[in-house]
Amino acid sequence: MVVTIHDVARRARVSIATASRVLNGAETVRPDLARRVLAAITALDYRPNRVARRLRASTSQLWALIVPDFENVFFTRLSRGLEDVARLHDRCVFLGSSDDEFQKERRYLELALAERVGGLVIAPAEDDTDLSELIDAGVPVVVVDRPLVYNELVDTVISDNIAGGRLAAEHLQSRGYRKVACIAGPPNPTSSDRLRGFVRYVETSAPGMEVSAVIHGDNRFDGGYDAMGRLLMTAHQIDAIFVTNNLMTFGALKALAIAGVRVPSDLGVIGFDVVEFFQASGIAITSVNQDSRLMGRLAGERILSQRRPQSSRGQLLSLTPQLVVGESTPSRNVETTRAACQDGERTNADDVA
Amino acid sequence: MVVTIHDVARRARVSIATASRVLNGAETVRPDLARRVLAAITALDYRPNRVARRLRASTSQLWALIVPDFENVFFTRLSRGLEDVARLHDRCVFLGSSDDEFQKERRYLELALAERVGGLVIAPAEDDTDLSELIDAGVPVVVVDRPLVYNELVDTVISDNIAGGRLAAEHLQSRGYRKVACIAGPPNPTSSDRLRGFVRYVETSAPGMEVSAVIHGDNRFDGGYDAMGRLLMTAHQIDAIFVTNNLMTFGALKALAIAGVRVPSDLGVIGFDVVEFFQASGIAITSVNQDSRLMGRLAGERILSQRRPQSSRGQLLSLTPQLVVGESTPSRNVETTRAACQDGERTNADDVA
DNA sequence: CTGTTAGCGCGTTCAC
DNA sequence: GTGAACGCGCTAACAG
Repeated sequence: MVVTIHDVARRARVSIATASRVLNGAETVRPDLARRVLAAITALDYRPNRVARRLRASTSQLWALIVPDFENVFFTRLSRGLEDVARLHDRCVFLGSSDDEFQKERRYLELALAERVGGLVIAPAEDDTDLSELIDAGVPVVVVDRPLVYNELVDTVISDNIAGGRLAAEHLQSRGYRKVACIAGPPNPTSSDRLRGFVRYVETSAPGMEVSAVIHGDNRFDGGYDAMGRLLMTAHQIDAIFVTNNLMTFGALKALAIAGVRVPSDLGVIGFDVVEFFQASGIAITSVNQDSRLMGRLAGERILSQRRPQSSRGQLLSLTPQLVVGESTPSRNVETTRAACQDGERTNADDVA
Repeated sequence: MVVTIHDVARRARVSIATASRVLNGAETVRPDLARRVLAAITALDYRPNRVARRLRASTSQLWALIVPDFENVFFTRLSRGLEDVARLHDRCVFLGSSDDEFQKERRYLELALAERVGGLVIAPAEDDTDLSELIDAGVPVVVVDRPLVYNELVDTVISDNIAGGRLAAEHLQSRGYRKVACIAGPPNPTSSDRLRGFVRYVETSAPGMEVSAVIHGDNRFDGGYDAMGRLLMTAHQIDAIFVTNNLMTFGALKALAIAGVRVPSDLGVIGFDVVEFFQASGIAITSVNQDSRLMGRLAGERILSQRRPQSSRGQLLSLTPQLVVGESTPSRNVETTRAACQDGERTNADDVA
């Protein structure tokens, strides 16, 4: 029924060993025999059975990718990046969504083990997720998005979230905003770093600027919506807001729209990971963005390089996020021309360095 | 190093055959032996090698999912649905993005074959994609989103896109819109059906209503943007527009915003698959939506049921899309209260049945 | 340079 | 009811 290396060998009138050698590109085969084998391969339309191959040579061509939620565009792009390098090297990637649930994550880790995967990329649900079994089994492991507490034996690819927060603060400063607030995520390293980078810059390097309020949300749409609502109750003086996550940014915008606060004339807004196709309705939102596809690619390349005998593990790759300027943070400086034709609620800008 | 069924058997002082029987739930094992085997399994923390198992019993626990673009939320949700049922049945799913390119799709199909997958779910790049190799190899195949021309040997799970188009037309009619336009996608079955359902309803069942213009785009943001631009040049009389795809809906909205056309006061808008987290900035867009997660689940269940000896293939599952009413299509009828406070460009509603 | 042979880990006939 | 032995398809030793 299905054609095996045996059939190829017989048709080429060689042994299966020779056929195997040709398949694996060994140089030590007589050219005419090699040609016969290749002819048989195309004639029979033979494709090697990767399952058998994997069983034999424990090095697997199947990778696993475990993330909290593939519906989040950050992770889908990351997966595309990983897929890019996997395809180039003839690997395939199987997917697991953990929904940030310990149980599901565990389940997929066991599956990965049972499948004898040749590599694992994971955005761990907890910062102490136990990866030791995979690591002990010699599987290359790369942690993305969120660093692990114990990370000597894995490679890590993350964003410099502190720099991301600072970038947002710098931008708001340069555009002349003074009283700013922040809607941050839950107290995990990723969110905390973004907040910390933001606040630290304002406090140390932005004279005359001030973080009037910080509110925490759940990184989801509703969390941003609620946080913005609370913010509107308390701090009326702010002229700009930094939201540390894409979905919360939209929640906040929704709340602002309902409250009748206009962006950017009444309030400047800067978000995080607000990718282009979110920018469709309404004005383009200024945002600090991660290149998640690149992160996926780098993760894949780390997997590949870990295979090499005792290459250095424990490597940390930290990418710097990029500022993408939209229409939600126009300049508030008096020098600029654009500021003139906005509505009347604007105040004059303070002196800027 | 890694524990095999051999180790289990030795520790339980039985043969590997007995150990295997226990693992596979055979009834014909003496209880005390079975208990010893189970004890050994937990003691050694044994996990069966799925690779070896797959090689032996050709029935595979690995599925493949091939879609054009995993970044499209429609497909990510579909994949979550498939994953839901895969996890429940201890399968895993590997992913391939074809980018609608014939070559990439072909490549992933070969990979699926070489991996001896136990099932394939595919949104084919072409309507005549050749799946015969997989089918001949006995792999259950389910086609989603876009039907195949030759579909006797596969199951198909799609949306009733004609009904989706009709739904949009009915809604616009019931809200009192009269002169409507449509931005449709490229001339593939999915897009054509949505357009056809829309136009047909207007022409046959909506007296006084008229499709003033139809423009085709590329299903991407820019396509919607350009199409809306052209539409604004030509047809000034329309009071609502139907866009047959989510990304184009946003492109159109962007063009409208730039042109100073306000939604919904100047123009009603209804889209397709505009999911909730797109609804964040600006007003909520009325939309005809598919339940893509459900489609993924159904696809997975078809895979499972195809395994059963000579179950009926060629089955077609057609889901009806749902209307989600937002704020972009308020009623234009004089009877309603809301119509009163809109700006002056409105005309009085015609008589409605 | 080539062919024969031994497993990789598991499920499954066969005898017992 | 149980165990020994074979083979799934392939690669990597080893002889020749």
